[in-house]
Amino acid sequence: MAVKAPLFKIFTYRFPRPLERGQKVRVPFGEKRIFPGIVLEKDAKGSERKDIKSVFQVMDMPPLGEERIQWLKWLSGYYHYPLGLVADLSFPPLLQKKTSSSGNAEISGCEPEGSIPSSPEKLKWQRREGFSNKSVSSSGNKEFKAFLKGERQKKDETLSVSQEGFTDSFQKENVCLTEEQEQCVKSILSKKGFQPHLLYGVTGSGKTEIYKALTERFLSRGKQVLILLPEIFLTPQIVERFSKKFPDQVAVWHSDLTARQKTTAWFDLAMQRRNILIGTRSALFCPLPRLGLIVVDEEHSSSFKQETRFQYHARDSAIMLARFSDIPILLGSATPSLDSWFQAQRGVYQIHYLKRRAFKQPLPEVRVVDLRKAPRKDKIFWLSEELYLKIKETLERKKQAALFLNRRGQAGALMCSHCGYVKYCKNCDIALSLHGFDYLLCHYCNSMEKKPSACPECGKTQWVEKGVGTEKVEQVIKALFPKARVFRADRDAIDSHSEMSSFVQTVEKGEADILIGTQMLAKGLDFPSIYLVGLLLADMGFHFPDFRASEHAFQTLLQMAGRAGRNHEGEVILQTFNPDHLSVSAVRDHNYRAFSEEEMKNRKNLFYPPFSRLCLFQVDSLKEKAGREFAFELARSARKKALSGIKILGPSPAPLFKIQKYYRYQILVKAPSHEVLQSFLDDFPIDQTNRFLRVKRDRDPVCLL
DNA sequence: AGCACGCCGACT
DNA sequence: GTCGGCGTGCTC
Repeated sequence: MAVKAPLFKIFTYRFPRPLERGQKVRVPFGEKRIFPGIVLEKDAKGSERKDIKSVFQVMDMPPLGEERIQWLKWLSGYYHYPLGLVADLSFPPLLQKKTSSSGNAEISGCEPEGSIPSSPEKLKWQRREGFSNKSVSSSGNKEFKAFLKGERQKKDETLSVSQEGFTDSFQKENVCLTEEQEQCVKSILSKKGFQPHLLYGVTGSGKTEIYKALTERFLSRGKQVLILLPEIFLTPQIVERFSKKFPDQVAVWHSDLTARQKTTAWFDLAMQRRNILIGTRSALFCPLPRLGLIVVDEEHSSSFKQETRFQYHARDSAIMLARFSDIPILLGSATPSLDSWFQAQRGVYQIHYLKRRAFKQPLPEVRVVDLRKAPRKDKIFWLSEELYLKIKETLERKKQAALFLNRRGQAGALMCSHCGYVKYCKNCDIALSLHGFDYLLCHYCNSMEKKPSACPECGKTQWVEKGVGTEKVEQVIKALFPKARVFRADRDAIDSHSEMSSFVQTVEKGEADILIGTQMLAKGLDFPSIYLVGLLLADMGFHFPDFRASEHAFQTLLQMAGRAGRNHEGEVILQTFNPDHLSVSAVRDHNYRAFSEEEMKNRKNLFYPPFSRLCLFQVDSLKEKAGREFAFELARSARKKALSGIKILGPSPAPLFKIQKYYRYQILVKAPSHEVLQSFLDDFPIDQTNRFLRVKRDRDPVCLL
């Protein structure tokens, strides 16, 4: 039994009859507590002990399939996170049920309507043991049994029936709006069993159409489909398009759902009332008993990596789930991660190209404006005369423009014009950003303070704003184009589903002329009507001290540029101080290949992924000296244990040295292969926490800051 | 994670 | 003498 506790240990419990593997249970743990758990072995091998306790309750929900159990074990080992905590993510949250008699809340593992009950044997046992289970209704027993039965029958049926239906309907109707798309769908379907596919399609080439066509095929075979998106609230349009095409088949999953919504979705999928799950990374854990296909859209997105606690990568975990389930997985992107691209080049992933846009419209022309010498409008450093005129022209032609800038707020920092003093966050080693008229906000810990009227160093009251954010851009653009309808989309303006959907509606109804936003505006959103895209300061992000800085910059810029002219012609203006940067030229030429070839060389030379595997040891301490000393000691013992081929870098202070009061040191472990890294890590446990110090390991780190 | 147990300083 | 802060260790 894996118990939901931060322990790398398996526990043994007693039960009158054998339990199903993958069954959710509740067990007594410690003196006076009941913990959730999951059954891993039917027969207790460690049962020689005398102090074995009995299972407290078997929850009324279908057990996880064998492939899920194997997958959970793999996750626990790979990411070094307790199996009990990983496994618990696979079950719906326990609902607090009100019981009329006592008024006490009762915990229920049932469907909201209670349609999956206990088996009769269990009821008997519970009575004998003196436990009660009030949440049992008898009506659904049939359904659960029928479900188990039907599961077996259906398997044989669907294989023959839908195989036929599949070829049949394939000939009759056109799968998609183009030939390229059809080819792609065909070739994905032709391969049986586990196979990762990389769908590399330029923006606007209709990747979603392929997902839809494939989904239709798999549904007709009686299979379920899982679609992972980086952030669901940025992509209401995909959910909408699927719900329209597959009415009552789509369930949505993301972390903002209430417990009840999650439970409803969980059972809908478990009972196969719904067969499409669209969700963020956590949706990966929602069990789909007849999973036939996984789609990971925008596979390059770093949002798939969870950065707290259980630091799994949903894309990589999805590939492993597909392997354990022996099913295909499709990774889609207009700018594939170099990791996936590498696997495709080696032939490990099958690659599929969508080179043309769906409506044959050309890719937008990208004009690079060299900010080192370009004339400015009204001396505004981030607005070239050229971009200003283009915006003007776009408005005159009654078209939409979108301006991108990867910084929110008014300005990146506030500096005293007399002595150069800059206000820093008290918790973080970061300059505070100016928001609104007179607020200073830390973008790393969210602490806020009033803008001081006088400089605390020299007492003068003249401040200069350093750098520019979306708030400032909005003000200036509104002043320059007073008649235009201007809307801003960043985390300050939009932080809920309702705000997002009203924004989407405004744009779609054509009630907006100029959109200003951070990359939030570029991610996933599909506004066919945008004509002009302006990338205000493309350089942001080029010089991050992270080996993936160029890759991220390139992906973000190309994604933003791709917003232009999706259903018609479009134009992009890219303003930069580094016109010769690889990311800029590759975006200008829409040349992913040129970018990847050049960047791969860098990676190879520096022994970075995809040519090596990484694990980051992170030491966070409230006391700088204690943290540094611990980190040095850790690196020393790591070097002693290091296997051949393993390189250990550091310790060094993290690029963001102090965040939320913690001083941060890091040690980077590079290994030639996953296997070498794994055997080193298995033998080198480091995770620990006390009052001043947190030490953790991050497998396949995405952010090295 | 929690919760016990046990060791030491501070206090009614 | 007793309360309580927190470091350590355990949970079938």
